[in-house]
Amino acid sequence: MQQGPDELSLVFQALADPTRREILSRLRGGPTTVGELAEPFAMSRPAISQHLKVLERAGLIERTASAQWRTCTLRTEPLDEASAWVERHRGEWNARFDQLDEHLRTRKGTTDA
Amino acid sequence: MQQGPDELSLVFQALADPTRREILSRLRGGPTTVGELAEPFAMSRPAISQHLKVLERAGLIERTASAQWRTCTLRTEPLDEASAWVERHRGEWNARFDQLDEHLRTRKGTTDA
DNA sequence: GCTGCATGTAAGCAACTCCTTAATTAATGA
DNA sequence: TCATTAATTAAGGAGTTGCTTACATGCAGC
Repeated sequence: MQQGPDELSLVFQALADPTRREILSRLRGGPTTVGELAEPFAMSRPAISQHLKVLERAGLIERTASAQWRTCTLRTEPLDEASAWVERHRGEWNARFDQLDEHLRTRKGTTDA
Repeated sequence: MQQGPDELSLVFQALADPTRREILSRLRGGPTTVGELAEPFAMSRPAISQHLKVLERAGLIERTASAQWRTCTLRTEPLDEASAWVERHRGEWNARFDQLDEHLRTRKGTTDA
């Protein structure tokens, strides 16, 4: 009984690849089929399929089937948590909100890691 | 002639591990020795050393030696780029600034991925 | 039904990740 | 000098990633 990585790790890991980031960037233009998405990449279709699976596992895209096309849609919710983590760790805010942050964290019993 | 992963990928990859995120969180309290850093983890010292190497490679920490101690210091600059990428891809801003963004991107000739 | 198109799954492979234990380096202090 | 302390390096193993090619699935139109 082994549990997989936590949600935040899945998101960061999904973002840790230029191809996947480019896919997400392209999806900002609106829902897109896998074929359109794969077209600009010098990479086989199955490779793109696998990248999409990683993005889907992280909750960053949604795939809906209609006829023989799979339409991919960007889902930005998981980025909120990622953004919150990054913002909490950068710049001048840290020193100022460190104590409050710590307080809230221990109150909620989360690990913050 | 193979080039390593780009800077942004290194940062996201470094963040894609709970142990490393926890290390960064702990470093917000100020510079810390490897020993102090390793103490709360159920993991061998070499494992921590290797995590620190990943963080260093991503530019997220700096290690300075004094006597037999290595002091680790948080460096937040790489998070700025990560933050910029995430913010550009989330929320309502996307639709509004998509065109401008695309315009700037193509003008500068960057890939944005 | 069969054919073609869009996509996914399977299997395989090199490279990498994340951990381990054992050995090594380097500084401290009696 | 020698033992102790702090940390890294080395070697190795189980599992994962990121690609490949080959095969399978599933829908559309004839």
